[in-house]
Amino acid sequence: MEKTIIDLETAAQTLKLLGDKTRLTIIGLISEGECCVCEFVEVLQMSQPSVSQHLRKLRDAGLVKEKRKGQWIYYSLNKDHATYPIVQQIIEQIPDQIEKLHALEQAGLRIQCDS
Amino acid sequence: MEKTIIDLETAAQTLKLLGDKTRLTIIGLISEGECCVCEFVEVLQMSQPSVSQHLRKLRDAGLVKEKRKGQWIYYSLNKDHATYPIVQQIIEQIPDQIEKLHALEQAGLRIQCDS
DNA sequence: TCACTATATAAGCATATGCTTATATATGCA
DNA sequence: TGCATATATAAGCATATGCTTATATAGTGA
Repeated sequence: MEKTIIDLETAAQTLKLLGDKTRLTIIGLISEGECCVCEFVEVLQMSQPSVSQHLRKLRDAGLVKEKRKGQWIYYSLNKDHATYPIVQQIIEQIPDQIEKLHALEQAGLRIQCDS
Repeated sequence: MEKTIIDLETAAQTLKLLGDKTRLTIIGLISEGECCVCEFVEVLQMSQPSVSQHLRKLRDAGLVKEKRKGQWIYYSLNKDHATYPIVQQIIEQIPDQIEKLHALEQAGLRIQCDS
């Protein structure tokens, strides 16, 4: 029950970022844990540069954070960010995206990056 | 405590619409009741066509509904729409926009359209 | 050091967006 | 009917957005 009030301009910018199917899916995918870029590429069925560009927007806005693990870079939600309450509420109202990762896993396609 | 799950594509489209400062303010303004177009024009300090175009997008998406009263057209939240739970959560997390209407009223500027 | 993998960035381009100005439509009233 | 007001729509234009292809950067392991 978050009652944080977020500056209208900041809120609009956040919603704009989430108002894109690709980015909203990304947020859904990391809602319960980090993912590396190659996983996004697989799940989203998009080119790697395109995915990277979306991730950059999310990172620049502070919505996600990255962590390098060797050759892979993992992205996760930035729960410390001012707009996290908004993000959290939205996640609760969209379908579970994590299933898509499971599906990938079962198809044996997940984790070229053996996390 | 809305637990409605909204289709990802629909959610993204809704968030995109709300991801604009003007439209988010409009939604905030009508969060507790209807407003007519001339009020939006005053509060937002924007041209009438520009306001109309934003209202049209919100209406086309079903987020708001309109009601004509004589020469004026009043807009209000469409609480029956599937995405209303999302809208509602967002309204709770942005600053009160209604004050802006009060300010206008006190400045004697409100209601050329004597509602 | 060299090749290979993972990721980021840059440049180019087509489409989307949001404003402006001009005009159309609808209502109210003399 | 005719004019004023409120609102919508259309056309034009500048900027933003999201993709593509090409290339740069960084880590890994031989």
